[in-house]
Amino acid sequence: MSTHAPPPKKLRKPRSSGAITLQEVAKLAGVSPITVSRALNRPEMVKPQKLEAIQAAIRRTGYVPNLLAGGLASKKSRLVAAMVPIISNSMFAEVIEKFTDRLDTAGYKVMLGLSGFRAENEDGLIAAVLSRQPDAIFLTGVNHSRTTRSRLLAARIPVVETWDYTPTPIDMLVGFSHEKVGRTVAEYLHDKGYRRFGMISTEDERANIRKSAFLATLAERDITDVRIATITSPGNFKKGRAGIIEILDAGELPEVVFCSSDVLAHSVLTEAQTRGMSVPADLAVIGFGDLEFAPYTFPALSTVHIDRSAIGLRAAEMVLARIEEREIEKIVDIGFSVIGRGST
Amino acid sequence: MSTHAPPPKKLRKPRSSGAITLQEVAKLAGVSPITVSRALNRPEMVKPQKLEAIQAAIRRTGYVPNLLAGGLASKKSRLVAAMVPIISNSMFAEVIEKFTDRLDTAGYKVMLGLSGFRAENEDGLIAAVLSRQPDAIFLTGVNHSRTTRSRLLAARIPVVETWDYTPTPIDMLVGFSHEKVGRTVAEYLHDKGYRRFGMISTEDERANIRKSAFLATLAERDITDVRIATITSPGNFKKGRAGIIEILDAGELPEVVFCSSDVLAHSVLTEAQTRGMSVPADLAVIGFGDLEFAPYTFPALSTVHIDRSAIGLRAAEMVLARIEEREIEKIVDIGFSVIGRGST
DNA sequence: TATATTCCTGATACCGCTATCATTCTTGGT
DNA sequence: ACCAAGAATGATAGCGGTATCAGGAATATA
Repeated sequence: MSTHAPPPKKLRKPRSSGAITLQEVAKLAGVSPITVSRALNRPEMVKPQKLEAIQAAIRRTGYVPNLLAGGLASKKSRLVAAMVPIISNSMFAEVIEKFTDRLDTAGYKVMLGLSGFRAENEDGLIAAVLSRQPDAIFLTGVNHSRTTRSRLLAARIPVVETWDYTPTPIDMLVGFSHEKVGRTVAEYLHDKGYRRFGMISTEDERANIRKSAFLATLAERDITDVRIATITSPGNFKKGRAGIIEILDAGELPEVVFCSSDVLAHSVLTEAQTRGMSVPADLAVIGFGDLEFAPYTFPALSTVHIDRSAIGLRAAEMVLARIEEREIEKIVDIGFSVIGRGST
Repeated sequence: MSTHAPPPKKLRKPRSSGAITLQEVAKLAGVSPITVSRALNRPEMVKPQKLEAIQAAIRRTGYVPNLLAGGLASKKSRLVAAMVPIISNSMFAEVIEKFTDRLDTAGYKVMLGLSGFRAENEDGLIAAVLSRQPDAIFLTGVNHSRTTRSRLLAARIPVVETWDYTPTPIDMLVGFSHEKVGRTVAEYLHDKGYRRFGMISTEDERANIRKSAFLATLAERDITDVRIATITSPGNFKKGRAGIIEILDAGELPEVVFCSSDVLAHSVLTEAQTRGMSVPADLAVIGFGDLEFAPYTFPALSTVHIDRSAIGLRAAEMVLARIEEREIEKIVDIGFSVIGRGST
């Protein structure tokens, strides 16, 4: 360092971050920037020899591409948004997990939007999410506000609605009919000979559909006095215990209780055990979801099996197919099945 | 339309997407683009009157800002990456949920990285994630490869490690000591008079630390023949049943079993019930995590309480503080507490 | 009323990468 | 050996915002 440094020339504007850029890699490899870009995105277009030089330069510099810049230029963010009510609940968590896993292998990252169980939250979230220019979006449920729908349409990206069914999705759908679930469970239990019913039901949209269908089906068979404990979403063990206690303490015990989720059903099992009631003799229970633990409770829990992994995986495949412009089935009813185990 | 349209002039390159841009909003509002930008990001800098005109233009057009472009220019992606092993498990899901919630209110979106329980996966994931230029990153655990650490350092962004403890985090940390947990549980049980111990332990890094500390502490008190059932991560109800069955069927029953998680402990409760064993008289159990259901099992589950919400929230606060360049505590030991309920 | 300050607004030039089109090499056919 | 066609590479000009600096309007100070 010389003692008399020249007065610092007040230069205009250096705005760059310190990070290595594709330009620098290009210079180092002795090619043009665009060739480096191609080496990264479509290596088959670049001669093996140059490719190698480029890769060496990348290794030497530890270059990490800037996908914000790339995304801006190419209009592909390689981000996919997923909107779910909550994830602290195996139901949705497993779906998202599979969805994320699959997209990861294709180079996409998932951006999480948690909307809670209140529809009002969705609009704002959607806007926030769309501003990140996702390449596709995953939604839970099929009821969305007019604003949400129009924003989604305007974004012109693949949209998968899940976890419910409608013949007229915004774009694509993979789910099942909650109405059919309610009906099928009612039929299953009635056919087994049960006549006095109880329900522990959360009050979110889809649980309500199951409940209505369940009640309607029973009503068709002349059963109208179902004991219902309604709890707030999300359901949990504590609320389940409270719900079954409410029902049992009201007198006139039901023979069987249909719960909005396996967690609630599990809590019924526990309450029965606490009271020394035998399941299913004194009180039968059926859940919904077929969570991992269902086959291993005592007695094993009867429930409605939903293939959550399949929903996540299928949704990811649909999204990828659309991004890659392959033809696909746009509406997939993944179905469900009633699994009778020891608790009924 | 005239019948003889002029032959379409083959113009150079229109590359824009159809979307409304800030430019158009500016024109409509009769201001310059930069003023619109300010109206969105620092509205207090813009005169109320212009602000209103701009907001009206935004409403009229349904303009949605492009955060890829904004992020590129400002070097702020408003994305935060969160790396967790899995989310189909309340332990991590609740942390992420709180983390996401808090960041959401500050305008940040969370990008999810699922690494599974194998450390090898992390490196690639980190690179993929960093290429999206996150403004901060959330990590689970404190053991990271040299590559990961150096990439993280090079990215010069806030990093919060969580769910474990070290005096020398990469940057910031909010967690607790698994070693202390193992020790404390051993002391708690031994002090209660238990002398014959069993363990059902998953084999991930942190569970192993708890296990070692648990065994070491017992060894100090001359107890060395602990029956251990080891299961793969993630633990679940099924594996828990298998684990306790393995222990019980091996003869020489332990008086108490320490499980890697509440789910495993819950499954022990169920197996005991199946066998007509009374808890805690015939077999005591203690879990880890204090999941939502723990107080409501039969008997209520003794466990180690971890304030998962606090970890998520605190991590978010730390990240925000750093982004906003506020001073903060960089290392937070959130602690834990042993909760004795009916099962011990 | 003249001048200093602060507040607002705008012009300009990028951020780092890629679409597009032009150019230069290759390769093959005759 | 010569030309056409295709393959590989490069030059150029954005993508849609915002940092930076400059200038004009509004307000305060003398």
